[in-house]
Amino acid sequence: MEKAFSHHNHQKCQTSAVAQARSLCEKEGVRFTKLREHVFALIWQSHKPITAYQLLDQIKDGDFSATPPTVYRTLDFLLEQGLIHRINSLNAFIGCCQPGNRHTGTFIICEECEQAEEVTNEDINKVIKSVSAQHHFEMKRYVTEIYGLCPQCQANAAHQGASA
Amino acid sequence: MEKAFSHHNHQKCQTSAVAQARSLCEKEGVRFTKLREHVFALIWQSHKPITAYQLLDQIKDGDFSATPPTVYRTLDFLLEQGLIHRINSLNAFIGCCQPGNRHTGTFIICEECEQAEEVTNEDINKVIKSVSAQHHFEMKRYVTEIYGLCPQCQANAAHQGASA
DNA sequence: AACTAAAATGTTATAGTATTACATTATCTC
DNA sequence: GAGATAATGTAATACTATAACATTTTAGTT
Repeated sequence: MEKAFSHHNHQKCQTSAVAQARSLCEKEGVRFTKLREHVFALIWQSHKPITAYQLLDQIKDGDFSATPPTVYRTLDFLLEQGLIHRINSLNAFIGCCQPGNRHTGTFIICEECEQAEEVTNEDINKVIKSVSAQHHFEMKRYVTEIYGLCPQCQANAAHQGASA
Repeated sequence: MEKAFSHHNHQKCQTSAVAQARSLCEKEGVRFTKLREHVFALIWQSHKPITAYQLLDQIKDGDFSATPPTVYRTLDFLLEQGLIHRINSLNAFIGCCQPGNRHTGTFIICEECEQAEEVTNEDINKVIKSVSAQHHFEMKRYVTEIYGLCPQCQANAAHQGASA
């Protein structure tokens, strides 16, 4: 699959994410049921984090029973398997770009188009570990959420400003 | 005021936080009303982030009308003035240790005692900025929440393990 | 195929977090 | 004190998440 802020064929991006998730679940010996696959595919319909209740509305359109526990249970499973992440500041969920490689997350989130991209950077890890050590704090996990404007929205804003 | 994970006289810590907030509000020309002061003091009653509804329950014990808008409006004011922070992963609020110096936050949060401490570190800023730049992302603000064990709780756990 | 244990899903109710909209009161400026 | 603005009061509702228990599906065994 591809990164949010790079042009790509999203149909293929989504399909490949689903295929990879299926394969990882097989490897782990856990079930990638119809419901789980459906929810996972819905999450991957775009690179915009989606809330549990938005998912719920979409599930209702399909063949599945749809109440909050349905979706929260499925989200819990996907989170446990490291297939998705939760963006705390948005109460929303997004597909993981490096599943199978359990990690703690850093996200860049565009305030304009609302898309989010997971970034991997060893320097962030190092700094967080170093800061924790300085405070004699035993770090277990962390999350970093970076807000701002993605390249496309910066360009749009500039164009907007120029033409206005 | 003092840091969460350092032994200190918390009564003094709270009092000085309130005094500093009052002085900053005067400087900004905004009103530090009875209600705002009361809520701010409640937030500073400990270094444990507190939720809006926990505050609400405590406000009810006092002289103020107490409904959700009361507390959320007050929290919004305190957030805008940079006097408190919101910990997204906890839906909870905590006093700011460097008010007046508008900044974006990094927190270390103990999973055991649930206290949180705001940390200031220029390296984190640098790395976040650098990562944003690498992705051609225009960073506006960020938040980092680090989970783990504070020094005291590490010591308690070790002692627990030894005696068990 | 039938049996069983475990996992997954269905269903109802409720808890916890936050906002909207409008009324009233307090404060500031003139 | 009148008028404008800011702050607070009040009622209703929207959004997010979990608990508890019933039923169905699946995988492994007989």
